[in-house]
Amino acid sequence: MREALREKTLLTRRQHILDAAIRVFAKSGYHRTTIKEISAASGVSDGTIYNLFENKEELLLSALDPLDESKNSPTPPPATSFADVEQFVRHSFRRRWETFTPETLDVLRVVLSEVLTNPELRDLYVKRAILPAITLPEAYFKKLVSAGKLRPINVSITTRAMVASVLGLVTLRLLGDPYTTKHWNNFPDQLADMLLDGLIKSGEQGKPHDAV
Amino acid sequence: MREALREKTLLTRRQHILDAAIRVFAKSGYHRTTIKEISAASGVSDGTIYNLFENKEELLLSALDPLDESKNSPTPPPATSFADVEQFVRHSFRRRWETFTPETLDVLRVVLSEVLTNPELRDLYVKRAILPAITLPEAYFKKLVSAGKLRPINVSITTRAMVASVLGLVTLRLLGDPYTTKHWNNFPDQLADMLLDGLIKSGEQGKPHDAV
Amino acid sequence: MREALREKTLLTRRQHILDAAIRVFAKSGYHRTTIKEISAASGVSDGTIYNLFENKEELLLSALDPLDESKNSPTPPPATSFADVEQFVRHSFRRRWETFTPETLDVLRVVLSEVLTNPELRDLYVKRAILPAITLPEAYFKKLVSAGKLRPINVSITTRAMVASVLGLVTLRLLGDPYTTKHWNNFPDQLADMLLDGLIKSGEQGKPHDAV
Amino acid sequence: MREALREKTLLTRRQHILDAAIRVFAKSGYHRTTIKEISAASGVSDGTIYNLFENKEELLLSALDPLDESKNSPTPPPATSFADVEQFVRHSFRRRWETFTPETLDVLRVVLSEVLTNPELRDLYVKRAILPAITLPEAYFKKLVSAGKLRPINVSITTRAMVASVLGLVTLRLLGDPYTTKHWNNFPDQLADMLLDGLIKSGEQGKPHDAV
DNA sequence: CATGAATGAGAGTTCATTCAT
DNA sequence: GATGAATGAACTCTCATTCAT
Repeated sequence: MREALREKTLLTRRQHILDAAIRVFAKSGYHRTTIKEISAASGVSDGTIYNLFENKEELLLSALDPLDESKNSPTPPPATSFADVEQFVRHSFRRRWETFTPETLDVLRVVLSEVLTNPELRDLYVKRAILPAITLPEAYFKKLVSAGKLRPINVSITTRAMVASVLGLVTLRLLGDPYTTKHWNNFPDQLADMLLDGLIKSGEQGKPHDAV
Repeated sequence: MREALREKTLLTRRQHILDAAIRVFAKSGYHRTTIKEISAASGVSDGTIYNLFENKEELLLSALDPLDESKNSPTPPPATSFADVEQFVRHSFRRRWETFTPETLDVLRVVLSEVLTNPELRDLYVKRAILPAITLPEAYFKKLVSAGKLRPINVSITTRAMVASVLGLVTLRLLGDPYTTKHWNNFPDQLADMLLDGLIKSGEQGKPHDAV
Repeated sequence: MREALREKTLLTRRQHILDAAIRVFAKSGYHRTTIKEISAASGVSDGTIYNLFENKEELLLSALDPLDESKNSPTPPPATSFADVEQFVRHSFRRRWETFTPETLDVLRVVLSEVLTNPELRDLYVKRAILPAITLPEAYFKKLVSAGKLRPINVSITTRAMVASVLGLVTLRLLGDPYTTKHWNNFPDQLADMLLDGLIKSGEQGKPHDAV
Repeated sequence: MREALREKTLLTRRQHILDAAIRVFAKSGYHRTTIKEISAASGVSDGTIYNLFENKEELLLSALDPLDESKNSPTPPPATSFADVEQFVRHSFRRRWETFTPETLDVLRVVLSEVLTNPELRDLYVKRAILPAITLPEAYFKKLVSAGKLRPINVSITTRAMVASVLGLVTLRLLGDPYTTKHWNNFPDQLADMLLDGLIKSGEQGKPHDAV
């Protein structure tokens, strides 16, 4: 009981410090952030941080947790539950967008920045966040193509293009593009429309879209 | 004459050092790279670097030059030169892909990494590389939509999605996704197909694609 | 209580380091002294010095404190307390000489050296040490002359000559003149005699002086 | 002939560089001045300076030359040429003041600053400038006292006080005391008066002095 | 267990000096 | 003989980490 309570406090403290660390990392970048700044932002002392984290890098690695797809969506809806492509695609984008809270965007800023030049973090991130995001739709599309319910598109490329467009839009937003930031919530549906219908859909005209 | 010669060797040496710096930055990241490593990689001494660059950060800022769209494509083909959307989109992706040499990818790795948490670099990068890449197709699409040659899509979102997919694919490649790396050269055409036709194009079936 | 204790040891450590710094500065000069030498002389590490002083220059500026006239002689005897000129002049020189401990001379060596080419230090030194040393006797002499108790000498010049002779004698001693060093303690009275009576005092002969 | 000409040009160049060096030293101090600044100020290249001077310190040592009493006043007027004390003292101060050109003051600023913490320069300066300035009047006063023409003052102390007051006044001026700078030319005579008559000269009143 | 002062390795940068041109 | 780019030792300062209190 006492043990459990302490454990809980410990976790709470850990998370509190980690939140502060991510905030400061997001503002100045991992390397430009000092332990002193993190301790100041979290209201504890330098030493306490080292009681809860092995070292500075562990703060960075721990920041990955909220991006971990396998943990966070433990039972993703089975691909078969979607009646058709449109429903799946639209649902995927919407679901993804729901994860983009300000806090996650902070994490993404830090992680994307470090992931490109830090092999250890890269492995973790690719394994936990990127590959799961590719594998699931890839398997679904393959099945649909096999069943003849979808044009014989290149499934791997298409899936990667989908994931890449999300990744790229997050990057555009983190780079401060005003339009992307302002109309952020319109993107999932518009992305779905574009991806499903293409630019030059023949036959029926698309539904009216927002004015630019 | 003598002056010109000196100027040339000076530029050459500068570029030589910068190339070495980018290589090392790409391997270990800007912050984990020391001036000593750069001087070793370029075969000059620490002091020489400081004769040619103000400080370490100027090496980073100078690395942006090859990404500068306004300088590097001084006379972009006028949008009006394209007979139709397909030609423009396909040409855009192909042209973009031609710029992705191993050296540019090194630069992009470093720049993307830093740009997320370094406001000074971010401003430069957005102004010189991102905004030009958005503005040109955006203007073209707007004109086409106005002329009724394109469905009334949301131009700003569509353009951003295009740019984002390129940005995201570069990121996927830099993260080491094997498929993306292996089939890198197939992406521009496939992206164009996907974007133009959509996933569920009605009517005629698309051309056969590579097997996955 | 605990807070006060910590504050005290903090000040003590600061002073300890400062003393060491002044010793080393006095031996090799400010610029030829490295932080490593100071840390070695004070028995702490480089980093500790930077915990207590902003940077190397703050060590120099802090060295000025013992020369600060306004702080160190909080209640200088009022000029009116002296019955006559002789008492005042003699008392002034004696009092000044009491401040010339070996430690103060170390400080003076460093400060005089730097003050000539370091505007920031110059301002501090002039404001805190030189001007107070001029203003006080200047005001006293003016009063005496006004009251007709002193010949109508040029007060400003006389005061400056007095201060200058002290400044110059300190310099002579710091330059290592053997006679000045050996007979240092005779100077205040002899200076007073000389200044009061002049070289060619008419009338009564002066008291016998030390042989040369 | 050719040889002599070259020699002359060489000396001229040397002096030109030295003048520039002293100017820059006086502005920023010896240690804060770089060879590059000197080469820029003198219009020659770094390398040329090293053709004419062994190293940076030799520039400093060479700066002493104009202060060298033995060289510069090769035949000082014999002490016996002065009929009385007053003439000698007054003449001494005036003669000294004539040497204080702006250039000499620049040199003095640099030399005084360095001399306090640089033993090599100190030896040179004391030997060439300070000791000669003490020895001459000391010998003269001794003779006068022996001959009974002067009160039995302490000659060594008095001489040092005289020299010290000059040294100190130069320092006051270099420290930027406005009064000292403004009335600089009044000091030699006033110093003489003060020294000769004392503050409380009995009998006849002194000549009227400048108002303060 | 929290604290925060002490640590010292290692970073970026400077600059006197050299020497090939 | 003049040049100024190259050099690299040495400097100041930072900051992740430790550990006595």
